[in-house]
Amino acid sequence: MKISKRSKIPEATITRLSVYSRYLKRLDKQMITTISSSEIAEGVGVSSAQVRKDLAYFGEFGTKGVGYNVNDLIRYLVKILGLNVDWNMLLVGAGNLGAALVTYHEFKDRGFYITGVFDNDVTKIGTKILDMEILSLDKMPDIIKKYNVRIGILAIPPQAAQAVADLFVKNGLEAILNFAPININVPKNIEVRNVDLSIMLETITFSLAGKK
Amino acid sequence: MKISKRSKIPEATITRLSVYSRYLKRLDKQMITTISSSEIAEGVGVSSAQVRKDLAYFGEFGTKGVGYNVNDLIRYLVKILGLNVDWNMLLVGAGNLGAALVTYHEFKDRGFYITGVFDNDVTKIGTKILDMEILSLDKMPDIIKKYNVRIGILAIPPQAAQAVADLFVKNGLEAILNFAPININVPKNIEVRNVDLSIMLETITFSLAGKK
DNA sequence: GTATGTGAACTATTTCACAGCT
DNA sequence: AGCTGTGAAATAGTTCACATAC
Repeated sequence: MKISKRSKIPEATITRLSVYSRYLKRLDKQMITTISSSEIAEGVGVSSAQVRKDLAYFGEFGTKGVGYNVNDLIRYLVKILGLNVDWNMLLVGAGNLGAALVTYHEFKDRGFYITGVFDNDVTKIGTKILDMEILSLDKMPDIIKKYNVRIGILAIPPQAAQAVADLFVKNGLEAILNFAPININVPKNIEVRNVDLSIMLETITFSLAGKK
Repeated sequence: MKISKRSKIPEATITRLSVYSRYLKRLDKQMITTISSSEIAEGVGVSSAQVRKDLAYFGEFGTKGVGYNVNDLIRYLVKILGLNVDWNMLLVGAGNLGAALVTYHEFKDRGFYITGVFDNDVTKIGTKILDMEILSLDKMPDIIKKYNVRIGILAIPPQAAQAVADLFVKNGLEAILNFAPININVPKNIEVRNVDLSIMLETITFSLAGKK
């Protein structure tokens, strides 16, 4: 089975593929070998047509009248998402959030590794989070080279975010996971994903304020 | 100026209103009093038509030929998002992520307060994160009543997530911010927002895998 | 002159429904 | 008989472009 060339895939489709893959891994552990689109749909909370459409962007992974082989489908999804290889990341910001990210088990389960932790606070440099020594920013090029890092994580206050983002770009990183609640400007070939917890809460309060 | 009744507002619009409001607060601190939709657009990285459309769902907040009054617009947005009142939340899961959330300053800045921290690990109960004592789950009804809590945060492993979500619902919470990487099933009148960091990374690796 | 507010046009995404394969 | 894969239809969301107000 070939994995087709990507034409124009909705971002939401990629998000769901990631959800499917994790759900399928759970099924795989329970020794379930075959599954239909409607069972996946049921398990992750989307429609079965959506599941089939999402998968069909990349190939014909199922068997008509039967469904999908769980193991095979996991392998296709892992390949599509680029998870057949490990990804080394570096983290700037050794505060509470940074510490939570370093110890976040789900990352390792999915093949994501934080291979460098940086901070510009001199009282932190040289101390450790788990076994990771906190480094000064000028060590960044060494770490990027040594571990072939392509992804940077920003877990710092908003005032400092743009400067560190610039540093990421200058050092050749290709993607940024940004936890700072500010819009960072980078060249358009750099992938940026913003994680903003206050925004998520505010979509909740908007809905709740509309109720009672 | 009246804030109009909500008809059918895209979720993405609410997300952007939240972004606008934070950007405007920054301008307000710099003593900027008037701003155009294109300046907002520039600052947050969307189109100016998008800004105007988003605002127009709720009322006519601007002046033709002039723009928007920063202060007034902040007040409208705060009201729309339900941030004119404080929101008390409770947190289940006193691990690293939980600790990061308790100490997350941005929450307080926006009027969100964690007024109870729970865990089912008996070695944690009675210890503290900052000044918050970690409580056993059976104290939940007391805290909800005492602080009029409507929002619960799940920062626990996926295996335990559904059971605690059920407990939230049983105790009358109306919204859940879920950090567990699993689909939780709740009645449809309960608002759920999922924060899944691995998924965000996987949309990045999908894009990067497509490159070199 | 300038910038909003908004229908209309356009683009994107989801759902429908069924032909085709097992 | 059952379930996929997919065009077509429906729905949702964004951008255009301009009349209107200051």
